[in-house]
Amino acid sequence: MATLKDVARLACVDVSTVSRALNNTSYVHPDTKERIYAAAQELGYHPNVMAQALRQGKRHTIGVVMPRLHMTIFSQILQGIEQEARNRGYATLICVTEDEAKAERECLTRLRNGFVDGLIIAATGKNGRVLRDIQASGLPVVQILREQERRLSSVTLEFETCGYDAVKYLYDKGCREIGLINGTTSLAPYRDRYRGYQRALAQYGLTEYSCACTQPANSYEYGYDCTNQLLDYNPNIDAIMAAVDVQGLGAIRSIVDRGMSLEQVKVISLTGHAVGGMLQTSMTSMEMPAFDMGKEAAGLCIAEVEAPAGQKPASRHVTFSATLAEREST
Amino acid sequence: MATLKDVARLACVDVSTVSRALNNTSYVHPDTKERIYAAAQELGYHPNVMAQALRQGKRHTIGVVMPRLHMTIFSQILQGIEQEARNRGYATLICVTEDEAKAERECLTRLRNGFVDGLIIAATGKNGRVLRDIQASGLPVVQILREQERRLSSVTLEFETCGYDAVKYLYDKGCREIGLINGTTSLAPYRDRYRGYQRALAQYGLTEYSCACTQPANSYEYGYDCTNQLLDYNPNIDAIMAAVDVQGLGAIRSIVDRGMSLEQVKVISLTGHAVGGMLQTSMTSMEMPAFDMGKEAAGLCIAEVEAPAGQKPASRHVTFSATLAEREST
DNA sequence: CTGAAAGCGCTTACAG
DNA sequence: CTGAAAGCGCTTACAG
Repeated sequence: MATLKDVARLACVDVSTVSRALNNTSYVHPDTKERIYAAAQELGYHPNVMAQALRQGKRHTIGVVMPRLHMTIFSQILQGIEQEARNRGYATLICVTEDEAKAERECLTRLRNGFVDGLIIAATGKNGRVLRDIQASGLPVVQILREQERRLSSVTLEFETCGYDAVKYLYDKGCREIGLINGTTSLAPYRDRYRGYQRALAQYGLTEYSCACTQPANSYEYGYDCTNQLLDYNPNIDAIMAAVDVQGLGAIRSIVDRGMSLEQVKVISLTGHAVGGMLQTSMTSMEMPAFDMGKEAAGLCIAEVEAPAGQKPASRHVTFSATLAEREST
Repeated sequence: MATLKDVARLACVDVSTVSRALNNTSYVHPDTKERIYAAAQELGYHPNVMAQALRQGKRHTIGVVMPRLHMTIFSQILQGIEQEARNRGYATLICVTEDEAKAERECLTRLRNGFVDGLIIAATGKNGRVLRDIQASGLPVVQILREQERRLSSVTLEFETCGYDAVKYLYDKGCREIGLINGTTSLAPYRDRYRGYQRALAQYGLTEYSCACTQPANSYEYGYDCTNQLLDYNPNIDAIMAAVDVQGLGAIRSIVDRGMSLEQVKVISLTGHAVGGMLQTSMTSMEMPAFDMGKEAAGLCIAEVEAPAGQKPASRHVTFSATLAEREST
């Protein structure tokens, strides 16, 4: 790889002049400039980003930490982050934790060591202290989807409203025995959806039928098993709310396997991301603007990164709303 | 952030000694070592990776360039890459191109500028020259899934066999009018699947019914539209082969919308990745070991990165096989 | 066993 | 308008 020095030698000027010419950072005589451009061209010169980064104290890279990507909303969020970051001149580093505290801690330790300028995370909730430390050390942290630490910026969804609205919607459709498939309430989204569900039940005088666990709940199998459990417990259940899409797929399958129809038991997903509309019987869902949320998170993160050293902005919290996409399963 | 110098000052030794102690790179007196560790601990010292990278000429980062992530096999491959890379001490940088040549070129230009030690790419096929340039400049490039350049290493699937085997399987099931939904044959996977399909048709004396295009074909809508087209053209089609899962979802939906059943028109996906098993009527597919392919690609890439300067290994080509997962749609 | 020095490739005041 | 010099934070021969 050609370096600045090589270009300088070929163009018969000092490296500093080359740097200025190439970066347009101060006036350089047109003739000199031309010679420099030609030399750079000839040598196929590309500046070494590491050296720039070291010198300028900025890496122009943000780190993203997520539990998983495949078949989840996170892959879409990541695409949003990546696009926005790239448009603004930043690269995106990705780490996958499988929601394990240990893996997450490892990722965080590595990322804070000068790898990135800022961090976007959908955390396990088990490394809160590390996250606060990182933020305190000057590396901005933005929480996506899961707002576990109020002191850190976040981009989230109105999960409580989501849960509430889904019940209301189903109630208006005539459902009176509404089951909820959820995940661990130690994570904000599950907790808030649950609260919204309960608030609506109270208001309509309905009984709670819910299924939660502390295990990884983000799966088809979990949705399938929970639905079986709910229907075993109360065969009159006439609607199932699934926290995420894959659980909804499991619920639909369970209903079909039991020889029932989706007319008898309606299904709605509380965080839709595209798959709902692609099914044999398409699934109603509260659709989440995942891509835009990713872009927003990247924007917030970069804004904090680029804020002048003295005046780091206070943490900001952006909340998006889900929109009901009514389909055939309800 | 504390630097080496800070630690050195606190421990009353030279920075070089601190470096040696912390990296265990030469003998340091136990007492000194202890003082250094204590100082590093107290200051919360973390080495600056950029400086290390600049000095050592290695970034310990690999770049990944993919067309998209959401609802595709690529998100799973990426997870495989990321896990293997992390286990081996590498970070993973991700770029999404949406299969646009221009976006891809931008990504490549940035990545080659010292951002990464090696590259894994599922290319558009339109920047072959740039890729060869990059490889020639000393940055290893590994192609994943799409082997567009024979001179670059690759990790792929036996797509030809996939296409052939699917026809054979359907033929044995009694199907005689087999349609194929494919994508642009300028990409190796589509081309090879098509060849396998044709080879089998020739062998069994069947007629070709195929749908291909140069537009982005990787979608539900495309699968839906193609199926309609195929069935309009020949209502006796009794099986549809879809290149990818989302096309298969579209095919199923089209069949259902036409008031037909999956008994009449069987559906198989040629690159399954989990979703097939989660459906109301589960979809048969040739399942691809995506996660392992990702790990393999990361392994190949890192091996090339770490090969001694003089003896860069020749390009390697690893081919995986798909396994038939028989489900209800056939 | 440890220090002093050079250097990775760049940028940026400071002179002139 | 351009050069010489310092320095980002580290590692690594070279002495001693």
